[in-house]
Amino acid sequence: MKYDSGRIEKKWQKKWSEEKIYEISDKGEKFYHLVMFPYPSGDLHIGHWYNFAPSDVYARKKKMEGYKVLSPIGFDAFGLPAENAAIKRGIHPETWTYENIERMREQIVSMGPMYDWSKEVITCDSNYYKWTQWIFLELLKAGLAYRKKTPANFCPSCNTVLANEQVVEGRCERCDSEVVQKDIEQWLFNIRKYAEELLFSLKDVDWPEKTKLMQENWIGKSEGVEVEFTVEGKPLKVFTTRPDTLFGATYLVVSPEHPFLNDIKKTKVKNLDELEKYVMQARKKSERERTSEEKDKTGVKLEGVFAVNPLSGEEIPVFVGDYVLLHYGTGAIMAVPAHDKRDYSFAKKYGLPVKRVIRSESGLPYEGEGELVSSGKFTGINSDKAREEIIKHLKEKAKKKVNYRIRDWLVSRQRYWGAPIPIVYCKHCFQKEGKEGIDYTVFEGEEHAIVPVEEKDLPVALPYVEDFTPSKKGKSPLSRSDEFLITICPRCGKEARRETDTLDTFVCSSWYYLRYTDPHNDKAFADKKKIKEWLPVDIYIGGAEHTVLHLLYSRFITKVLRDAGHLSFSEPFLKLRHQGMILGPNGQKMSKSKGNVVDPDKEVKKHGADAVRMYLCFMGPYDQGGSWNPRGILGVKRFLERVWKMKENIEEEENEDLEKKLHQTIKKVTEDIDNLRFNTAISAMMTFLNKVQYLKKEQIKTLLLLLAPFAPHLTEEIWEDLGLKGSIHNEKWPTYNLSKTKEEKTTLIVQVSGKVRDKIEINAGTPEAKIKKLAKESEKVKKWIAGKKIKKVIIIKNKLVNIVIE
RNA sequence: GCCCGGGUGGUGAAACCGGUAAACACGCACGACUUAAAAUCGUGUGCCGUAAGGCUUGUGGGUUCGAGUCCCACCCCGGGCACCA
Repeated sequence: MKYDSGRIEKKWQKKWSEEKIYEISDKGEKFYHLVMFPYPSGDLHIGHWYNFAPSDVYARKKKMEGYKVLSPIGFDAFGLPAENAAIKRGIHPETWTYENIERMREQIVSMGPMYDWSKEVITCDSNYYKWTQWIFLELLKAGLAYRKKTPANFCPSCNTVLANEQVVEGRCERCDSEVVQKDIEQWLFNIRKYAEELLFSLKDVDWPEKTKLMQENWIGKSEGVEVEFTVEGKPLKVFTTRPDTLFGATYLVVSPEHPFLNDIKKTKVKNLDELEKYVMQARKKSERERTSEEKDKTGVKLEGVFAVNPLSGEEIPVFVGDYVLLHYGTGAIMAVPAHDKRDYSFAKKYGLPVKRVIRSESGLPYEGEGELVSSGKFTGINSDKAREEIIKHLKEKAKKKVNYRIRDWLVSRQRYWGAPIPIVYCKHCFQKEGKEGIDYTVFEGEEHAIVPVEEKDLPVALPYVEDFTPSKKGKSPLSRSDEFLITICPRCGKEARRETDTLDTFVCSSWYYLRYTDPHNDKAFADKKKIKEWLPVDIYIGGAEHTVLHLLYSRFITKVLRDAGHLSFSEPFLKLRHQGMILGPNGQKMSKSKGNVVDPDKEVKKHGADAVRMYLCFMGPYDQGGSWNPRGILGVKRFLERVWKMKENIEEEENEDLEKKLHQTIKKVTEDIDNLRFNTAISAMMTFLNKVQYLKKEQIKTLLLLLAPFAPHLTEEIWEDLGLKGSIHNEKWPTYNLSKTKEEKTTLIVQVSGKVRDKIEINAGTPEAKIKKLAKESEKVKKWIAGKKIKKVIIIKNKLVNIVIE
């Protein structure tokens, strides 16, 4: 019979689901295998396949090896794109989302993965976001969630604020619009408090070095010193990592928003008008504009104002410049133009003195370290030592300080399709309690007490509203629903207002891996025993684009929940691996406008899911991705056809050589899957089959077992055809006998002065003297060494001999 | 600018610890089967050369008996960060 992938795949998908063969067993060591859950964007695309199919191979092998494997799937269902798409199509985000989920579920099933659907999680289900809200309240309790009026990144197209991590080169991550700064009352999570731990516990996880490095850079730790200058009799602190260059400080620069300006402006500054104008201009500019003028720094000198260098006693001028950022360090710097290229370019522009204080051969600016010059009593000392001595000398005017680049996580979104923030604002409580002893905020222009919704009243349900379009003013659509907005204060029982912003979807996705262990629990986000049974995640597979978003947030939330006593581990994902990106056949990123999109449904129809799965595995290194070659899939398809035909080529004849090859193949496939080297695992099986005319039934069985994770449908069908009992996917992974993988004969490479001149078949373990003799006796070699003096002979056992001649 | 990856046949790629460069596959060529085509199977396939042989892993240099692999400099491609003091 012909190999009919369509018929076979439907048959087994149905059967597997009916017989629940992927239900998690209670035997064996636990293995939590996780893939990044998809966003229900419409149809499953080839990128999803590339995430799910090869990782499913990995999970299946683990299961066959006797682990009890949790391999769940779900949907990251809240978020801006659902709304944007719904608005475009004129349907409700909820309808759009659930319709997509239904379709994508079918498409996922068509891949033949071993997901246990009873564990499915959908973040926009109220039984899920109830716990997202609960986690918010946990953060609030721990003092890690706070409301603040702060300049925030606002996307004028999405009409909402965004987290720092969601702004890419000054543009909205989603829609690419230029982000503007806007002062709005916002909810933030204090991720900075965990900056140090987020940094140092990276050493405990097995992640790609690049990913760790990106997180490190994002957190951006820098150890330095706050040095106190005196400006017109008042202290002004600057942050520097190079106190050893203090003698080279020729001016100070403060950021335009620095509060110190308010004090000094009116009394001392002579060019007040110029200053005011500059500050106004700087405020108007977006961060993007300010940072894009990198090459051309601007500033205004505070005429009549001088700062005193605490170390040298020198009087130096003070500038306002927008290249100094308020939110980093102290918002003020000492400028050392000789040893900092930014200060150097500023100094050149404004004709300020440049004073070298570190000796070096190279020109200025010189940013390296070295021996101090022109630095008073510190002259002649080396940078590292000088730093310590200067700090000591300055006493309380210099304090060591660690700064982090990372900013707190802004979680409010002025959009409809998200989990409501479980907070109530109460005017009455504020009037009664006043500003002391109570958290209060400005809401709708008036002061209110901040009252958390009580746990028993969760979830705060997202109301079904007809008008969910975002407002241009950056106000949540929920504020238009009186039914939602007006509520009862949990504290005083009088009328109050609900928070109308929703939570960033990254809050939802920062804990879903916990929920998978116990998705239907309505007493807790997950049962403690279940969490202990499964977590942390043993391997997490997904794209690299989430490095500073989802992966960082998840680590943070894990640590918060640990400190609140809910978890007993510190890192959620012990091992992380990224899949690469699949490009269109033309080598470019797939996009509808370029017409190079590969539709997996069509490929499945044409070649079968098993072939598509395998081709994705075979294309190249998993973390590298590559362009889809429409002909490339034919290679694996031909291989599957040949496997299909093998069941007619059974012969029970001993073949020791073949048995050896088989054991080598088992070893190779086993090790390669472990290392996610799916491409070479497949080529090993191909190599094996290429050498084979007939197989014994036992050998076919072994081959099928090796192939089962890759081609679950085909192997199951042949398994049945061979009259074997049960599902192949409940069978044990084949083991190899190490002694059977060893060859008795090997090829000895004979080199003369490093060039290959002959190849000789020898027995493994041939002694060196014999090898030497064989090599010299070779006719081909004789030709090259005749009449030459042999300098030396190098022998690598079982492999190579190199006769070095003059 | 800084920090990471990566440059190997016509193409995707392979190569453990420095030891046969190009496994496996696509494509191509030829052959078998066929009235023919497709499919399938077989053979060949880095480059130059009839051959002997020579050359070949981005470029140039170095270490070594031996380098795709290690070291130095440079070029190109991809990704991240980008006034973070």
